[in-house]
Amino acid sequence: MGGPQESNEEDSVPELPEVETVVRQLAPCIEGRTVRRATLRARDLYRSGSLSLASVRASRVEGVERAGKAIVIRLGGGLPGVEMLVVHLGMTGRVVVPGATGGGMPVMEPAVAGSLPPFAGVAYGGRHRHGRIVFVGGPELWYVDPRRFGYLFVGPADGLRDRLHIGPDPFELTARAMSARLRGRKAPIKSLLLNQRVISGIGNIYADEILYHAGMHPLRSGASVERDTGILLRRARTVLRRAIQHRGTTLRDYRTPDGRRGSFQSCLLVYAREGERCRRCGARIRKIVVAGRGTHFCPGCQRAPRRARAR
DNA sequence: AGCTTCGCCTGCTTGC
DNA sequence: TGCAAGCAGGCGAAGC
Repeated sequence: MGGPQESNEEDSVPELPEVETVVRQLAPCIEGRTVRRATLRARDLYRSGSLSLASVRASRVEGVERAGKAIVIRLGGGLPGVEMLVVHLGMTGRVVVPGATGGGMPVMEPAVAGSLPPFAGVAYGGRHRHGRIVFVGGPELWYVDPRRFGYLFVGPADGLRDRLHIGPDPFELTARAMSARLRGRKAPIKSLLLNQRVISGIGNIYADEILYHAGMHPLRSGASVERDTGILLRRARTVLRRAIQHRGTTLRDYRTPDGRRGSFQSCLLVYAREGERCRRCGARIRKIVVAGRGTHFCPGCQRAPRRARAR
């Protein structure tokens, strides 16, 4: 095999850094605003147990936060039980604030929204614009999701994270707490990093990057890295923090709400680099399948567990 | 209970 | 050129 492979780049999916970027841009746009009306076209985009999106009418946005990979919009002053609107972007979901002004952030005129590079091959609006929230005297918020892997949830704040299966993220965990979560687990560490109930916010791209920086082979069992949780957690935070500073990763189509590209792709050391040389040791980056997900690692820097060493 | 596999859904890429 | 199959991926459900 000569030279780097032209791999079929996936679009980057919204993980913790991308969602954090969205939250930071969205907050100044809608905080303090009151919802005039809200509609969701596709019923199947509701997470089970959700109230109708229309029920957020007359609620005021009290804050915009992130829980794992989910956007959490805290609401008040509306109907009883309407305390949270949660937007999970799945893999191709986006929030768009067309024509927003003030607050500084997502300034995207409708014309701009229409002319942005298509997302997963699809322009904004049209049949993929499933949700729409109109604020009193303020902007609109669109929910666009071509592949419909995302979800919305409207309901009470109580027990929200349990209900949505969102565990603590790497910034919320202590090394001790994370050790406890890995204890006795036989699943590969890669699978556990992707398991949002175990640790939230990490998806396929950052899982591979974090394991590379931690020098851990993706097939090592959770139990076997339990002692090295300190390193794993520190590396996770470093990678995620840097990615947030870069406004996330844009491999192809991902854009922040104000239409900019992320730039962390230039920092990726294993993901989407199959067949290329490791920048640290020169070995060729390999790609295997773990837990059904494409998994990239450096065979030089991430030594295989004994059981998997044969390959 | 823990772990793996499947299927959802759509658009792009690959292969015939 | 056109069409079908394959693939990607978060995550819940089903299966082991």
